[in-house]
Amino acid sequence: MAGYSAKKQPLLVIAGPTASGKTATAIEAALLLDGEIVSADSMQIYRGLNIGTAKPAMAERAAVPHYLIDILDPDAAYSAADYVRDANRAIDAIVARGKQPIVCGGTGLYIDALTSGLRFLQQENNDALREQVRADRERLGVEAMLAELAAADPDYARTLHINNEKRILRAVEKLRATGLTQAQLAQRTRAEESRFSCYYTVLSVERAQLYARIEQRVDAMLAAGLLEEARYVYENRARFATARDAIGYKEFFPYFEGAQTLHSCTDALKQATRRYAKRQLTWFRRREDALWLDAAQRTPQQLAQTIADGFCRFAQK
RNA sequence: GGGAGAGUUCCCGAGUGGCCAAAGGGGACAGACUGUAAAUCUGCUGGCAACGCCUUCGAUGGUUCGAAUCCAUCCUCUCCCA
Repeated sequence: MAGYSAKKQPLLVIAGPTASGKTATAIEAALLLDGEIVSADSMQIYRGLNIGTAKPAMAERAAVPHYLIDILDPDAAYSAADYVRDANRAIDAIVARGKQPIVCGGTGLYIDALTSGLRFLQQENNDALREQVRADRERLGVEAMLAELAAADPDYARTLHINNEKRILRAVEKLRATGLTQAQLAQRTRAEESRFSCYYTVLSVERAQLYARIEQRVDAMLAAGLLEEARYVYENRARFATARDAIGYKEFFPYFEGAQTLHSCTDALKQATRRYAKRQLTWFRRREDALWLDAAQRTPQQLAQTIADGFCRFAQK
């Protein structure tokens, strides 16, 4: 098998919390590696949400092709399964042109679903069933839903807290749709070995400094017109099911409603962003193959050089 | 200058003699995470050689078997009258 085995596609992953400098670093790395960038960001997929989602500027996107940015209108739904499908296609296209794919983003679930080769079962999703589960929950209560799950899949039920209604309902939905336990489902989803050989980097910045960067960035976003964008989301909040949850918009809703001052909403936004960054770090920390790089002391160019060197050595093995 | 009130653990804020290291909320920190994930949820938050001990409720000194809670003085703040 050695020497002949279908070699896995080397994939450079640049992850990290918000405001760690992923965008600039990925672009520099792409220039060094003759690469193109596949975004892994659950909110940048939406058109019209530019400032709040810190999308790469048009000039940056002109310098290096970016995929999976601006692919949907904000009223469209999207999911990890969609992402796995779209990102695989994007990578195929990049590879077909002889370029190096680089995955860059902060949505841990998307990155991990893609890189670990998850293949979600079609039958797991069923809108009619989802409605039914929701109706049952209204009628019977969450406890009953958890009990239903516990009867068929006690192991998984034990891991779900009664307050985590969203997860419980999804679990029941999956159970009814497939008749499989979570463990069985996980096994099937993971059945295929990943086609990628990942060089998984995480940009990290010391906490206090990261928080300072976040505050600065929020101020810059406001100066760039974030409020207008937020108003647009606010006015369309009924339709923008996912987009309205993005950090950077919902925090201003109380201001638009006259319930809070702009200043206090801005503070709330900074805080929400800090917490988000923290959650992202928690996510990446459990990734054992991740290579953590200190992004605070180096310019994007320097960082990209380090990453590119490491990646080249990695890919040659 | 006179009068009224307030100072509680990172913050706000309960607590008015023992069940108080002190409710509750916030923040911070830690964690979970397989089709909404920038979402959703959980834990934890004085110290320690820790089933017990030590330090804490503006400061100091008292009363009491025992105080965050009562008394005295002092300091700081708020409000009202001047």
